[in-house]
Amino acid sequence: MSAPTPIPTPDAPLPRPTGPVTLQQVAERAGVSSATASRALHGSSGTRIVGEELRRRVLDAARELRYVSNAPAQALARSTTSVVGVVVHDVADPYFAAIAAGAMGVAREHGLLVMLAATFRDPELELDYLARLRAQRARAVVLAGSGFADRDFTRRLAAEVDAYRADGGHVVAVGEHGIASDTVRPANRSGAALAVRHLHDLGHRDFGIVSGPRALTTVRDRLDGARRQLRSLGVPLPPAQVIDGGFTREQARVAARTLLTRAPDLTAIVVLNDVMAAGVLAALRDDLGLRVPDQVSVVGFDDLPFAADLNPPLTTVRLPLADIGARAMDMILTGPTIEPRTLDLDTELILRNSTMPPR
Amino acid sequence: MSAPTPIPTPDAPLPRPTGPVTLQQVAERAGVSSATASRALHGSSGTRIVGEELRRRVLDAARELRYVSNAPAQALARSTTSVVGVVVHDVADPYFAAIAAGAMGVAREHGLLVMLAATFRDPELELDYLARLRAQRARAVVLAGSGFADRDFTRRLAAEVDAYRADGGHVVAVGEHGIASDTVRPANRSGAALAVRHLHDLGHRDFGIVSGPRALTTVRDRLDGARRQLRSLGVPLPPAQVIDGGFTREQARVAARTLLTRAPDLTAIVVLNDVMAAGVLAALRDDLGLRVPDQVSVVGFDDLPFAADLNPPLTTVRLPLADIGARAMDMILTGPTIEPRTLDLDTELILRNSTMPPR
DNA sequence: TCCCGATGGGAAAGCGCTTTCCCGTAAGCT
DNA sequence: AGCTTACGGGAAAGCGCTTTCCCATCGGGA
Repeated sequence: MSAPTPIPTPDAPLPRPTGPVTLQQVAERAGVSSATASRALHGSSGTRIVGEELRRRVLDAARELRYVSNAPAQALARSTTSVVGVVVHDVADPYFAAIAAGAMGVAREHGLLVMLAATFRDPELELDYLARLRAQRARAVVLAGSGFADRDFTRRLAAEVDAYRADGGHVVAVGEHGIASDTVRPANRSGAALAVRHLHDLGHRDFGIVSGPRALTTVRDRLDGARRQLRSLGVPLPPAQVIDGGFTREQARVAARTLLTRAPDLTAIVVLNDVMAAGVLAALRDDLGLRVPDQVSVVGFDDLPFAADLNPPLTTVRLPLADIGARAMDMILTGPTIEPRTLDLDTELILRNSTMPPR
Repeated sequence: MSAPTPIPTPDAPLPRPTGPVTLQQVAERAGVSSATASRALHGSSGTRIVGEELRRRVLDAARELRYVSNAPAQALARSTTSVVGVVVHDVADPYFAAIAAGAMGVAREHGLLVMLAATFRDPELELDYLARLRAQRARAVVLAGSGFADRDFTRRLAAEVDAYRADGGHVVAVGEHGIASDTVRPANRSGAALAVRHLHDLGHRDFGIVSGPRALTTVRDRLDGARRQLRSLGVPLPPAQVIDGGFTREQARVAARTLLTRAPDLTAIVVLNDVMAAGVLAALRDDLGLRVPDQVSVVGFDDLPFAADLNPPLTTVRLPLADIGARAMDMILTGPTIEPRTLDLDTELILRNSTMPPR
């Protein structure tokens, strides 16, 4: 007798099929219908329970074939997914990185996958991404970037959000976006007021503010908080002493230089975020030769991780960034409610070494 | 005459249908078949062109209904998606944030959506996410976290990667992962050597190293590079002068303290990444009262954005982080090749003020 | 003994797209 | 004219799941 043709292993050899393994193949290998296989693997449909024996066979077959279900197909059939979108301005910005990390942490705990979209500060892209996330049937999206204070943009955003919502989507916003939605709201106003009050308590009366693009609601809120506090304290703030630092280190650095040439006598600067504060500190120290806090006090905003490592360590208003992300994700998990919810997250002044009484 | 009731627009009122708008509905509104609607909206299928008139009608209908196609359905039909996965250890870590940002930049330019997964340094999760990304039919994934030097883990990773690849997926790794795949490889070894050589050129002969978890291939490579260079320079490195800084600021801070008590005479420290360097600087300055660089020189690794703002500004080995991410994404776009490709990205020593000749 | 209600499995109908055919019409040849 | 090509549109067959029905089986109560 010649050598027999290769004998199939008892339970059928592992096929090396073309393309991904399908549920059907798993079912065949387990000797059951695809309905049973589906129920055994994802037993979600009501009370239907698969018998112990079959269940085991299916699970084994799935493992042997390294089966993972086709998520798009599943999404189509179930008409729901387990992906959520998070849109930020820029992941490389530690502010957004921290929020995203917070959100991703709780997403993971609940088996959600996150699609992260970075708009690089282009409002148009925000709209775009929202539409694409809607197309993806993302279960929810958190709008983590700052809102834009632009009439037309807000209208279009609202329209897109409405469309998304009509499709069953849920959006939660971080900060004001001019849309009615669940929102977690960092205390930008009172935080800025805190910074001002601290400086005022120290005895400062001549303030400068390094702000950001006015179009951002975050900037508006912080600026407004600082202004109000100043006013209620009876301290004047000449327009020339508020300058736009562009929300980046470099722009803030040059802004600080012009600010100081415009108002060489100011003794206190509140900078509307820590990234810019780093630039301001650099300008003061390296460009202007001014000592902080001896000659000028500065306080930042956000309390990013590097704030403590700046020179000098930065006194700043802490925002619970990871919490912001985490709470936003929580709101997603508890699903949309009849009335939009608002969660206010408080700030805290972190005292370090960039402030002291004026001479 | 009383005010007329709102007149329905001529072409049928916009329905407020339950659930998302489907292609079918768009087709009906445009008075064409769904085939034509599909072609008009996503004309990808070969040469089939839709007539001008119909095309316009379809586009209009789609816009009016705010239609976006159901991505999962599309994925199922086309059996391909436009999502790519990026898995990192932790987005809040500026190192990963920068890589992710680089990747997302080019992803955006090409209309790719990115699913970002953070393993929080749990290898198990890496495997998990890889499987889920496979389930999502992500077109490709970039493994941006450091590899783990663990026999068993690597085997399992390879198996998962193979499965993913068999399904048509493409994986590109950043750094060594022990798998045969496209990889972009930061020059960790030569970068560390660079740091050592710089310090040696300055005249330092007594080195300390603040390392990280040995299980990470990134750590191994950097450590190895430093060690080799030291050896070839004939400089001894007692085991006690290599300490694990845990890859975090806080752990590195305490590590630096013990390092200095073990070896009070060392004059140069190379720290295997910048976030640890921040901790080391803090320890030296605030805990130990040692002046940098006067008494101890330190050089970091990565050149994270905050490195220039540390006290003192940190001399460090720059890794082109955004490029790493961008190039990895490029490799995804050019698709898998027969032979795995390797792209080496070079480092550069950035001189700042944390190093000087020993006294 | 007969009937009835659980129980668990399978057949098959979608989910919303894409794409292959198939077809009618309008050109472009000889 | 007669015939071949394009050309552009539509019908319908999937893509890989989930879920609704339907059905066979079995245990128990009257």
